Amino acid sequence: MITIYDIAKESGFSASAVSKALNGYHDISDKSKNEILKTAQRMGYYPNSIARNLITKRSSSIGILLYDGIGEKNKLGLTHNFFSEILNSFKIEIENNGYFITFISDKSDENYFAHCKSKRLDGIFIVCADFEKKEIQELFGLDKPIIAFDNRNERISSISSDNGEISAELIKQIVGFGYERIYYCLGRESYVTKERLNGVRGALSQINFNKITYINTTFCSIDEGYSIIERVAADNVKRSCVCFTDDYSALGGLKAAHDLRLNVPDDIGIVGFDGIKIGQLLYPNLTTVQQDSHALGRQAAEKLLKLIKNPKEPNEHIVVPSKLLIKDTCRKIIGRT
Amino acid sequence: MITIYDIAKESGFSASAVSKALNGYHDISDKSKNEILKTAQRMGYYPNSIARNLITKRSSSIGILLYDGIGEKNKLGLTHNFFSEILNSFKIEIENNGYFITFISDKSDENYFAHCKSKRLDGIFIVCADFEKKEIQELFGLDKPIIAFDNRNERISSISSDNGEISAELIKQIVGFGYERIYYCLGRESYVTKERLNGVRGALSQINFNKITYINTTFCSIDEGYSIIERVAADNVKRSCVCFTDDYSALGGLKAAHDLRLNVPDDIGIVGFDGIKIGQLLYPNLTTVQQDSHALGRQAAEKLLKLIKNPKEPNEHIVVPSKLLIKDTCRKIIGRT
DNA sequence: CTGTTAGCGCATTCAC
DNA sequence: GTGAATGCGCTAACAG
Repeated sequence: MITIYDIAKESGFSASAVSKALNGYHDISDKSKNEILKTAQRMGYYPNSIARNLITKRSSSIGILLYDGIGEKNKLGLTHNFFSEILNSFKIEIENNGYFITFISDKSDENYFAHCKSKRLDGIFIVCADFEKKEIQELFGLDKPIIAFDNRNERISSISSDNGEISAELIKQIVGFGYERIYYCLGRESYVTKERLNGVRGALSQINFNKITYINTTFCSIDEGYSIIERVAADNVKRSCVCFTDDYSALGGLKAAHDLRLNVPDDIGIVGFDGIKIGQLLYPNLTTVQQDSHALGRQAAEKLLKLIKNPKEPNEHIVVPSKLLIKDTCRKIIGRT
Repeated sequence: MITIYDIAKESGFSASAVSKALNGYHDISDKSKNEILKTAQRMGYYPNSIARNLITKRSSSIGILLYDGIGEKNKLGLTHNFFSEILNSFKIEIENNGYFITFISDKSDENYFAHCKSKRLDGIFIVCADFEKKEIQELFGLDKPIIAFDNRNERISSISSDNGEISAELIKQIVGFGYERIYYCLGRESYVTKERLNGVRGALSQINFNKITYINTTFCSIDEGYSIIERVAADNVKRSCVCFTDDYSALGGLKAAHDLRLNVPDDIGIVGFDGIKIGQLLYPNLTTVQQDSHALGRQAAEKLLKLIKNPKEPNEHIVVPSKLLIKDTCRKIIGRT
């Protein structure tokens, strides 16, 4: 392994001169600089970023926290297309700014906190996690910039879609379509769940509609969506609309509706959340809330980079607009009484 | 930041004793060890993995090379569910073994090679890349273990599905179903494309069938699949089957078939490749080749870990069995002449 | 079993 | 402009 000392010896300069040349410092003559760079090139030198990190106390690495989910069935972590898309945009933006992406794990060190400390990560993006857990909240005590998706906390920055507003808009639409009962799925206790619920309640009281049944769900799984529709179908209701917490469970529900030969969308409406591309690919197209995964990832990266570069940058909650995608699985009910 | 020297001073031991205690070495008494660990805990010590990496010359980090794709439209990188699923399994296995996942970027250092050198990565998993590119082949010259998905090269280890065998099996099935012409999409020039083509040709000559048209494609995109079906439909053929390079383009093709009111699967059969879960979620279910993404990721991790831990471990090409998923978009043609 | 010593490769004072 | 010296935090020899 070639070091700056090897280059120094070979080129006749000192190690510090080499270091200066390599890092583009100004207090070195162009002539010496070029000479040094040329020998570095010739000798096949690659800087040791570990040694550099040790002395600069920065790693140029951003930690990603992406919960893997319990077992194979739950669509969390990388296998959930929505989170993947956010992460993909985030990754591109981060890398274009000269930083690196690394996953935070709680397997090697005792926990996430220890891992972040140990690796001297420059910043953290929490894409998907159970924010109610002590292990996650503990992270907020790190002295490093953190931005979290779908959470809100004074101690860190955060980003999410306009869950409340869009949920209110959705409810009004559904009722306007002629549905007479709404089954509304609530995810785990969380910031997002609360926001959506607030939006829903606001809309309900505004339009004076109260035929709503709340269903508590756990994870975003196809299977869970399937069984929810089975349960709803057992009520033998007509003109009902089921709002799922995400597109995967909605697609699971759609599959159940198909298997049970339910009439979608007239007897039963199905609405997703997230707007993953695949929902628009096959028929019927999924009616859903389209979150702007690209903007979410990119803006999360931009904010985190600001926080890293400027210690005075304040924490902030960023809201990204989403939009309703009214397609085939929930739309104006036609005909039939 | 607490260091081992702080702990040493506080506990009255030497720094090396602290280091030994912290790393679970044997040449230290249990009594001293416990005492040291207790004060470390009390002082809120977190090891500096950077300093450790500097001296051990290992990073415990595995680099992931996952090509982002060109622009938003192409389903590559993290947004492609199939690659995400492989990476997810890989990640779980790697982390359970005390290693970390980090993405390789060609943005900060001049190129991938420089990045790997600079970061002192312990191993590399190439999930998705253009292996024809010099920049990728250059990586094979690293003195670090590498495993690549869907490529084969003497200098590294690799893993892929049984592309040739399954493609042969697929062709025989399609002809057996009664299709009279096959449109077979070929991806970019690559190991996989060659393997599949070999399998196809073998099958064709075996069953003495030659009504096949090859279509050259570029990337796995929904749009490309769509336009392929448009082109095929222009031929106004019946009883034709189109084999796509992956499920995304197949789903795009299926959408086109729907829009053009083509009769799937009787007039036109559509076959994907990969077996992403979403293909089985909506109707019609996609007929496809199901690659075992879980096994691919896990076995890639296992092999890479072996290569890292044992320098004598030989490079190897691992083949993971896949299977045909005969569903709705291509199956036995019934009725009609 | 324990402590002393010497670096890992680099960036950064501070003299010159 | 340049080079010698110092130390980031840690592990690994070695000597006791």
